[in-house]
Amino acid sequence: MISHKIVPNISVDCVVFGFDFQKLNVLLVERELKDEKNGKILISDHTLTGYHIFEDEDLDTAAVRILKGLTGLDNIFLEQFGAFGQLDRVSSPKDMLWLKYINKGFAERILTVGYLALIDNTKVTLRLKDRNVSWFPVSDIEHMELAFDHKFLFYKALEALQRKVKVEPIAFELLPDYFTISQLQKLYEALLGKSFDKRNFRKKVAQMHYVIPLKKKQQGVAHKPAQYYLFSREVYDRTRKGRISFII
Amino acid sequence: MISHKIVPNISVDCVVFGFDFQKLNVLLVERELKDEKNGKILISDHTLTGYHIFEDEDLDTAAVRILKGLTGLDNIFLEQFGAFGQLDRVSSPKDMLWLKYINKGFAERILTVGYLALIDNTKVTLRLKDRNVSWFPVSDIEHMELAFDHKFLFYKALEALQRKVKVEPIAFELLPDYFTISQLQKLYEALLGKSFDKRNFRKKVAQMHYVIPLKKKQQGVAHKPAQYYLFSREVYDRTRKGRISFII
DNA sequence: TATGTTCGTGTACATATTACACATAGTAAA
DNA sequence: TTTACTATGTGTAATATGTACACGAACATA
Repeated sequence: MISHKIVPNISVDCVVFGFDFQKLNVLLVERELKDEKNGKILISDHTLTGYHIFEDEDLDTAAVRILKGLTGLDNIFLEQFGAFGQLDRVSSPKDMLWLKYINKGFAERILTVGYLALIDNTKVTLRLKDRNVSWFPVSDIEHMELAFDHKFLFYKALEALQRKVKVEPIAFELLPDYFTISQLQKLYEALLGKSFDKRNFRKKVAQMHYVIPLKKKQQGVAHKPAQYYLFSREVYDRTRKGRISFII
Repeated sequence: MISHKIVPNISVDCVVFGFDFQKLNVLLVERELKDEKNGKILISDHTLTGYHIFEDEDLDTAAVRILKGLTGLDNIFLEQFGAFGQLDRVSSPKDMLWLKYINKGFAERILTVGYLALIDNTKVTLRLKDRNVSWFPVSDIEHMELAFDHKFLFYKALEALQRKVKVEPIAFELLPDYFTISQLQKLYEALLGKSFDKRNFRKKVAQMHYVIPLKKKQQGVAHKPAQYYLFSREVYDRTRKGRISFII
């Protein structure tokens, strides 16, 4: 195991989204600090998953490393959604206390590059030594306390996701290898926060030749079993038209 | 004049676009280095406009500062298009020579935050002490030599611009306060590299209630004078529908 | 007065979006 | 074995949007 030197003033934070067939979730890490003497809880909230980059790694590599440590997976969909370097990123007493506590020679001012990650819930088992990681419904974040400017970062990531999802077929990254049209519809509804007409949605999907029906059907469900489909990036790349609609 | 300490490993580069009513241009700075003894030219190429951030300024502020120095303007449209921190960003002998020459205590590895800037050509007079700055047609960049990974950054900025322009009314930032529909059409054609039917384009613009006809007409032109229009962000914000088209 | 140039307009056709209701295939319970 | 329950899967008509296409009008100049 090689040990790497960190870059003290540059970090990568990943906003990891997952879908449980009902709603959209985001991965957060528990942050807790107790007073050493009286055991009183000084900090108890959540943070995004991130860490400083190493001197000998690229930004993307750092994001991949962080996600690998978190999920065990290393072929996760990843995309930058912004760089954040405001002077007042660390301003609350809790955050300053925390930085003092974990003091590892980090700089006072840290530039964070935000990465959006989409993962297939069904493939992953969370793990992170010494820390609790878990999924939180996106709709709960509003009322939660997040460390630093992580709530701001989260909403930036969510906006980027909602924008991208309308224009590129990245939503499929949140589904298992095969899925039903209803699952796909629920996913889009969860992502965009609105509902669609079933028949029109299916008509739309039918035009996407890169969403391919399989022979397989659902089994053991107490209703007419649904057909499974598959997303083919290969077919998508071959047939994309590249049109969006603001102007002509 | 206060003197600021720079952050040695973080910089901001601006890709500044302008429109001369014919084609899209980008602002580049000449980079020249002569051998002190024999006067032989060692480096002669171009760079984007950028600089390190100061310890006491935000990223956006740094970008505004750089553009103010370049154009004299400080209300320029600006938007991040990415953070670039590859280990091999500086690899060519020329770039290493240049860094040695201008040596001002910059770090070996620099993370650059890229900003896209759109400016109204008609408002600006370029200036930069000791350096030549000028406009280059976007279509020429392909064949030019640019410092560091600036050609890569440029293309990333161009892609971001082409993406955004289809979805948000930012193209108007490249036009003067009032403009004709033909100028607007030429602009979109230059931005997207394709041509539109005049009548259909005008029909489209007619639906944009935030593009407002003025009383004013062109004067002194050797043809039927065109009507001037105005972009109103206020009306746009009040009436935006927020629909893009990948899925429903 | 004639010429050159860009401006500004309308219509017919094809495509895409929307709104909307019912029979089907399976499990589970009676 | 029959019945109840539940989510799946399908078509059509009305409206809105996108596309292709040609010519008279208004100005400056010679």
